[in-house]
Amino acid sequence: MIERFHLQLLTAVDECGTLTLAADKLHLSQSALSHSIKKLEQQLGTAVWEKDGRKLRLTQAGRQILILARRLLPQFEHTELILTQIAKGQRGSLRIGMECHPCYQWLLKVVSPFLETWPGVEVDVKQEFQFGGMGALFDYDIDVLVTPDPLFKSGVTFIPVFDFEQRLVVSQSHPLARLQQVEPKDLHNETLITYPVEPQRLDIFSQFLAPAGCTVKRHRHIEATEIMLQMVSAGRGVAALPGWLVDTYAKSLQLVSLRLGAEGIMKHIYLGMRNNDVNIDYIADFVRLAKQTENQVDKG
Amino acid sequence: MIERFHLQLLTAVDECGTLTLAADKLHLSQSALSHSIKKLEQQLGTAVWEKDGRKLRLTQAGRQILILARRLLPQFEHTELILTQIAKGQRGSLRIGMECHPCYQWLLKVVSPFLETWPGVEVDVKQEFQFGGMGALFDYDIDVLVTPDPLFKSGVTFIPVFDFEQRLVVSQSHPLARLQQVEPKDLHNETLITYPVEPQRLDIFSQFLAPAGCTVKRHRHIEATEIMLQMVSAGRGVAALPGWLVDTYAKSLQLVSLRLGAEGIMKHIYLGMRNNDVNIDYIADFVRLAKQTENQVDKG
DNA sequence: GCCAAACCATGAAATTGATGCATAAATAAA
DNA sequence: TTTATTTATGCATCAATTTCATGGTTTGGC
Repeated sequence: MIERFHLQLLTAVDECGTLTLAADKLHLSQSALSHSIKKLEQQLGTAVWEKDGRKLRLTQAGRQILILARRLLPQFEHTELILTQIAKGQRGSLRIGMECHPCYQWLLKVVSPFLETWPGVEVDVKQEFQFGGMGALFDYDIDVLVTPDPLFKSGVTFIPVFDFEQRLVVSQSHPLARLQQVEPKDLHNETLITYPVEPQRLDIFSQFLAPAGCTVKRHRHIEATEIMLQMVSAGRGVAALPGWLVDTYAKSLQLVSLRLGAEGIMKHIYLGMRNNDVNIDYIADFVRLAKQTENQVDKG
Repeated sequence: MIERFHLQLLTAVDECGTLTLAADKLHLSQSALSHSIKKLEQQLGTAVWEKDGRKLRLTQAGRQILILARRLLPQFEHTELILTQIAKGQRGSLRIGMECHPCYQWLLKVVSPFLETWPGVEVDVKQEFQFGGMGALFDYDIDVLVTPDPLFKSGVTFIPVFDFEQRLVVSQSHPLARLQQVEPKDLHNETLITYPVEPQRLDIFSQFLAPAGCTVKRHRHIEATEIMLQMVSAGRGVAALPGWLVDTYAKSLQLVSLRLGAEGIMKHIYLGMRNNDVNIDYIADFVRLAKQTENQVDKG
């Protein structure tokens, strides 16, 4: 069996020229090397060096091993380098699951500085989960879950990173635009545009319309946030979105946002992760960055 | 330090699913594996598996090692395969040095069957030597020397493989063509065509003309055997070449060959090799094949 | 041609390290 | 709960590697 040590032995002897020098290089005695060589040659059933006096010349077999060494040793070393980076928490993978459609814009603000500080970490974002965000977390399909609905089960940790108000977005020219806040019945004759998810997962249904026993005239699904806002701007409907998100588009699209009910719908975004991962450097830093962006978004 | 064993360990566990089964596969106790893993993880400073109950899930680090294993293990095995072939004498390199210009035709007859029996052996032919054929043999530039001039020094073995008569070739229409044999003075007015080597290495000079104190009218050098014979055929000169070689061209080029002197010049081709290499299977077989072709050439 | 220096080989002793056994602990299934 | 399966660990043992001490060879300078 050719071992990694043998590859190192061959290269050391090739570089040093003599066994004695190679022994120094490998921090071994000359005797140890001599024994190793003898054993290796016995195992292989063929000589590795042709020993002409004190000169060493690689045999055909020896050359084969040296070729192998030249190819494999750097790969060993490269992997070991990666491993030390992993051990130091400088390298890994961060698969982010999103259970909050409009948060994508916010996420970009977090990921951007993260990528700069952690060049060794591979970042991926997933939005579809067969068994929900929690399932994906448990199944190791994702490492961090961005969600407004934390489930405080054992094994996972949820950390609030971002608070916002869910507001109704309407066009400036919309009849409701003059109000400070809307009530459920005000939407009676409106077209409501939402992301294509089940109504019970939409706060405007579960926390606003449903409790009041109200409905809307029509309910449309749109996937992309920008298109949704364009539609609202064109007076084709109203939508419920985070206040900060509306703010960034308010001027350009001539939009207005209104409080939903007297109290408003207050939301919190949480980052969920497996307990085991909480202390991984780059994951902790991701949480830190996520908390930081809250202020930036508020001002922006 | 990641060792080859660790690569095997990772793959075995990956294939078997559990440590216990992997231990069986590696012909080790479950305990030994458990110890090995613990030590490896300590050395690396990072876990290789995430042990969730009795389930094993590779960590980021573990995946890196497994990737390495998948790439390196086959290369180890491939080299070991080659090494066993070398050990069995089925593989190697056979660099043939030629110190006998006209023997090239003969060599082809030897090499051809050799290549079929020894697909693992790389054959190369060299004709130029800085320090002569013997030097090339000693310097490991060649493995076998084809020469009519053996030097029985210690360290090398010369084996005669092929006897032939060096004869004078003339055109059928040449005045000398009617003779059975020529004497040195007969060449007094001839143009002699030879390979471009020093005259003392040419038998027709050293063994025929020089002892008799004779010369030729003109001496021309030509590298290629076929062209040389074409020239002779065209009556542009005479040449000294092996009888069997002339025979193969005699009809097509209308050539005649004559004995040089009463006794003729008898030559022997030897194969020289380093003593160490004599017992290598494919080299011994090369010698065997070389001896065999003698008969074929005689008849042909 | 001799001598000193450098190098490699070898045997025996010592140390290191890996392995297996026995068993405990943990987990999954029944 | 019980039972079966799997992993972890302490300890004794055994094997293998290393070193030490030494002897034999080769090389190069004088």
